[in-house]
Amino acid sequence: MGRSPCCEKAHTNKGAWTKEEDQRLVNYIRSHGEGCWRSLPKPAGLQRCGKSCRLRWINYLRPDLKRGNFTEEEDELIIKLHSLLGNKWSVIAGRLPGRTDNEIKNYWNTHIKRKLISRGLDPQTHRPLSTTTATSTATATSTSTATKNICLDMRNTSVAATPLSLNDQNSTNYSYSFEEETKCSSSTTEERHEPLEASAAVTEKSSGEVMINLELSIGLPFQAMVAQRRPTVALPVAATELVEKAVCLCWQIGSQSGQQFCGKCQTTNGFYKYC
DNA sequence: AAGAGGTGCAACCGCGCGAGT
DNA sequence: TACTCGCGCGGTTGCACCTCT
Repeated sequence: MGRSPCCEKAHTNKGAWTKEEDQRLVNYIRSHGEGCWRSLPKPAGLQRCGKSCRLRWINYLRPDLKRGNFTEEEDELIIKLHSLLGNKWSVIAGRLPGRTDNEIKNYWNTHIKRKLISRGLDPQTHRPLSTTTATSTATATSTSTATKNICLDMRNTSVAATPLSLNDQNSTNYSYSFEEETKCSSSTTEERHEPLEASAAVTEKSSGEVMINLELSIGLPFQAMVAQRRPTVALPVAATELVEKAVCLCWQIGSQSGQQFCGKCQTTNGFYKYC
């Protein structure tokens, strides 16, 4: 099916934003709030595509943005989150207050990739470069080499205060430990203030078998759930469940043997289940 | 000093998704 | 069911700036 253009391109500016355009956008959002981006440019007096306005606001003009260099702690957090989530920049950004997905994505491509390579790690797989090819082959043929239960606690917005503990024991076996393994409980009143909760736990089998278990619990705040039409992480969960309660989703990637699911969950199929 | 090549980052593009009709 | 609409995401591009020779 076709898709109509998001704006009338013949009458829209492109390229770098001027200070005047920035000011108009900021003034408009200050007085009207973030609303329908498509219809924003005209009343704001901007000859810009709505998408362009949204991008400019989110990535550059938002008042809560943290400018400046990434700290070493942020570096490490990004690396660890990327090892767990992959290129889910928006999810990673949600874990770094004041940072945008675009900023993190750029930072990853320009700095962290090189950093990992210099450590002898593949930036995509986070495995040693020398074994990346062999590991990929093994994964493709469903033979496992490691077992993980991944637990990410997304409730805190402060990096320093995060309960998430991802301790790289070494760079080759990808073993992590977590201070609070089970975070799959349903949301509480307090948790409503938090945008995203995810919990994970990591364990490792001595058999050398590859299995990755992820346990994510998403507890969207009420207001965010109303404003946000879909969860930050796309999960096979009915929208009504998201609205009514926090959802704990456990799923497994890799070998189906030696499963380690959250004890509160009911298996729905071989890969994931809810609780 | 100047040109070439590398780097960093803002902005754009195309697509998927959910909601609405 | 088929289609449109709007939002948001990840990948890519373009250009200003920097470094090297």
